[in-house]
Amino acid sequence: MEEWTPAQGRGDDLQTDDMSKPAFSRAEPDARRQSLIEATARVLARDGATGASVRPIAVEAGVSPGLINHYFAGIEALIAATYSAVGEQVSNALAAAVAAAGTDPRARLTAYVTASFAPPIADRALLATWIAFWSLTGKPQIAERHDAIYARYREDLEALLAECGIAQADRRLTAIAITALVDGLWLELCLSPDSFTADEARGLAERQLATYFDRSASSDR
Amino acid sequence: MEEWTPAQGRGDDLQTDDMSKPAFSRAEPDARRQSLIEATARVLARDGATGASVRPIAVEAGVSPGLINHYFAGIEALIAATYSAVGEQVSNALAAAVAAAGTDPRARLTAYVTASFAPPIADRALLATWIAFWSLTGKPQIAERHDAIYARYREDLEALLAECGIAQADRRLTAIAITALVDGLWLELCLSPDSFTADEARGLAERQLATYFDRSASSDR
DNA sequence: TTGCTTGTTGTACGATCGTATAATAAGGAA
DNA sequence: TTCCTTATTATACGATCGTACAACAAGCAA
Repeated sequence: MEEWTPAQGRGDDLQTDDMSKPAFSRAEPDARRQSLIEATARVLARDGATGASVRPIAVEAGVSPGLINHYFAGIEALIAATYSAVGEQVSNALAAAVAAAGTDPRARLTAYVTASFAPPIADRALLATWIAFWSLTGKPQIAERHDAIYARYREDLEALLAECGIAQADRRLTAIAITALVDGLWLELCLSPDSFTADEARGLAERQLATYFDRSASSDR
Repeated sequence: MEEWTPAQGRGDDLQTDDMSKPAFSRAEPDARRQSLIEATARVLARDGATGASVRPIAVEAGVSPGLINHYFAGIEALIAATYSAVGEQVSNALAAAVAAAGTDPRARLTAYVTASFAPPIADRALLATWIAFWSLTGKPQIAERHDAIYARYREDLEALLAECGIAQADRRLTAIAITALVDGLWLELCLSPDSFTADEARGLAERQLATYFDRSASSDR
């Protein structure tokens, strides 16, 4: 079933210096998996969804193409794992921005939306990564991860809203609205950065937040 | 340069009935181009970005693969043309919803956002189409079309805001905010329809619109 | 009818895709 | 040291990608 050429030693034309150096090194399974995920994220950011195939990822990770199938069930499983990893990374970046804002609830909420329009979150490369994931949400396995990641975002946001004194009954929909506005601004800001600035996006989000707190006259609607 | 097999007649095993029926028919160039664009839109909606390749599109259009390169500079040009076509289609659907709402400016604005969360606009297949375009915005040719389409959306929306009496100085940013919120809700609604309903999305958008009109106490922000 | 133009087809081609697998060698166990 | 496990490599394979182009034929002009 297989044609196997004479084997030819490997590395006999490049790297002719000597044979004392190991040709490759084994890695801790978890570490190797992690480095493959990171390489995938870099390739997705650099080349987008269409460029994230087995061979370029293997080159980026400095391993042979076959190794990917040794650690993951297939390229799709690797991309799914990368989805979760990047999603968590974004969550952590937002959490760090909130933590850096101190203890005032309102300031923490502002920090959350502000961080969404600054690097490393508002970044063309990160958008490319996200689009690659979205283009796979037809597969249930990927759709599941999306739901989990977004549920986490909304949970975090609901917690911030709770700190600010938003009634529990309003938190869910308020979080959905804020997430939608921020995502919509973020998306368009990444897609065509010339149509408005990050500062304008921040201002718009902030103004919307304000309507949830200064509602002295909007109770009739 | 080319290996050309004996030619073999074509259609000698299938379609053996007789030879009186034309094997294909010529089409008006514009009509053919249009049908290729429509076939591309259908394939994008059905199979997403990864499935929109030359052969499936040709099958969907009922022509041979080679014909695509006869009418378009390449598959990418065809997809770009489809982007413009779908974008205009959405614009028209929104305009129709606005027109159907009558003459009251406020009702027309509501109709605009309401239509965004109903078929045929809020549709998983249309999202797949859009994602396919977004994944190509690295190419300047596609990015241009995106900018043109979104500028058109915002123009339309600004016109509706003008009817409602929003000051000219506020229209641009208000249109950006509404577009972002609607797009964000639309996106998440298509990606995971279980996290909230179309009715809830409508309600959230409507509530945001209200803040632009009932602003008796928010002038200090 | 005959001839011509050109829309259309069918296929070749090289590149690249994801996956499978035999051979190789790293590195700890004995 | 020697052996053994298995991580890793290097390829083969079939499918599919976008494009190129020679042959065919539809439909109009004459």
